Amino acid sequence: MFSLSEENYLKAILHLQKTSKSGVNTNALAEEMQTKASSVTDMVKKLSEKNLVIYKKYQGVYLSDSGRKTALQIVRKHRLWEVFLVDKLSFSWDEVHEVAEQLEHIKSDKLITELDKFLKYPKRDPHGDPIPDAKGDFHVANKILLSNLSKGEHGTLVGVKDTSSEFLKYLDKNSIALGKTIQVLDKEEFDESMLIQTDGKSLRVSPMVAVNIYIKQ
Amino acid sequence: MFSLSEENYLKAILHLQKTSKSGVNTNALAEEMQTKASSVTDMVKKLSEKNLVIYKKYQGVYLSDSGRKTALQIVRKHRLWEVFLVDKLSFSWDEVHEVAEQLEHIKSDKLITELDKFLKYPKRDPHGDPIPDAKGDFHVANKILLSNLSKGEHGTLVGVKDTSSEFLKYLDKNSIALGKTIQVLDKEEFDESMLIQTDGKSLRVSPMVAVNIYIKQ
DNA sequence: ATTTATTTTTAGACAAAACTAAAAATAAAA
DNA sequence: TTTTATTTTTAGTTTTGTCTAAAAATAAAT
Repeated sequence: MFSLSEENYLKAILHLQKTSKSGVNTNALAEEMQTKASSVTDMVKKLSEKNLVIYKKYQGVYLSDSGRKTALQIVRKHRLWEVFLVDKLSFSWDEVHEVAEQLEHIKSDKLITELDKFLKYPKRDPHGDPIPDAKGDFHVANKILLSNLSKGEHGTLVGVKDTSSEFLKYLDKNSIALGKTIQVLDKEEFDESMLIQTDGKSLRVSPMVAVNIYIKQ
Repeated sequence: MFSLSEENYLKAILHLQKTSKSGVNTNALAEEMQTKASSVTDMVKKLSEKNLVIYKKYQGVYLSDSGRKTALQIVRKHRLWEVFLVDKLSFSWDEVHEVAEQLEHIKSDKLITELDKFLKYPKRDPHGDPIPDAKGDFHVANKILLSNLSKGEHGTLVGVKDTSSEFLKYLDKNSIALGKTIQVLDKEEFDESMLIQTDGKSLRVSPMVAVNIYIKQ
């Protein structure tokens, strides 16, 4: 169907599209794909010819309906494999990314249907991100950033923005985990740092931490 | 580490090496890889430079120790994934090959270690073929072909030579399965066909079937 | 032992996906 | 509104793995 490279570009465009109202620009895509702008232009042209993206020179690129559908299926596969790795093969949430990046490109409808069934149709991956269904639909939670909570407020940790191994290990070390309740005991005006309580312990976190944790109130 | 293509060549050489005492010749490898002899020569040179094979012009190719080790790890991965597909995702034994061909190239030591554990360290794949361990060692059964049994003899079905979907479906249809006991009720001198009994039923099979079933007495 | 046939290798080309360097278009600044 | 800076595209290469066609080596046959 589509090449490894094409699939990765579609996924990257989907990702960047979420954070920009206008089209995804070449340099941003080059940065995301760890490649050069000229390579991006070449690939975007190819995707455009296959009607996976809408592209006008110098105007950035948008996913077409069929491109979005394809990209969402790759995301679906990625997240299902992440659940598999954590739930069945005892990977921790900071170890799954690289492997899922490979597994997401395996081509077999039956495989993904059966995997979904085997995992009992999970709705979210180990980082709290929603798993699109076979049609590409998924549930968007009305989550907010921990940094937006005020003193005294509380909520449940439903996701993380930064999924880097370093950040996830920091959370593990401090017993901050998905599903846990977080209470804001205090907020320092000066540096925006917060004193939070979770899992029985209290802990001071910098804004760099607080802006990477999603809370549902 | 190695490219998809390199891995597939190593696997093909391992496969062909079993059935020929001398080196694997270019045309056989081209046939196995569904490519042209000239392409094979190119790739074999590359593998030779990486010390994965021993190659002298016009003399055929042999796996080196490191090439054999690499090839066996790919076979290990292929067969473990086959077990996963059949045992956990309810694939049937005639559906696993294509998907396992893709999964065998996923690169992650932890993945395969954990998968092996998850599957309870299986010794054989769904077709009865042995699964090499992490060192590349595996148990070779002293199996014989069904066609070599005489009238009155019996044994257990421990493997199949032909793993094509067509053959496996034929076996399924006639309740001939791995682990079942097979008894030779009669053998026709004229066409070498056999009357066998398995799973309570008796059935006449042609030599084409009998030479593709492995028996352990 | 030649001739003929087969197998294998070389030489040159191509497609995919990347690159560098330079040109063109757009955006920002004076 | 020019000039300057930035972004994007084009043009021409490179690498990997393939191909075709032709040459060279080996094997088979007369």
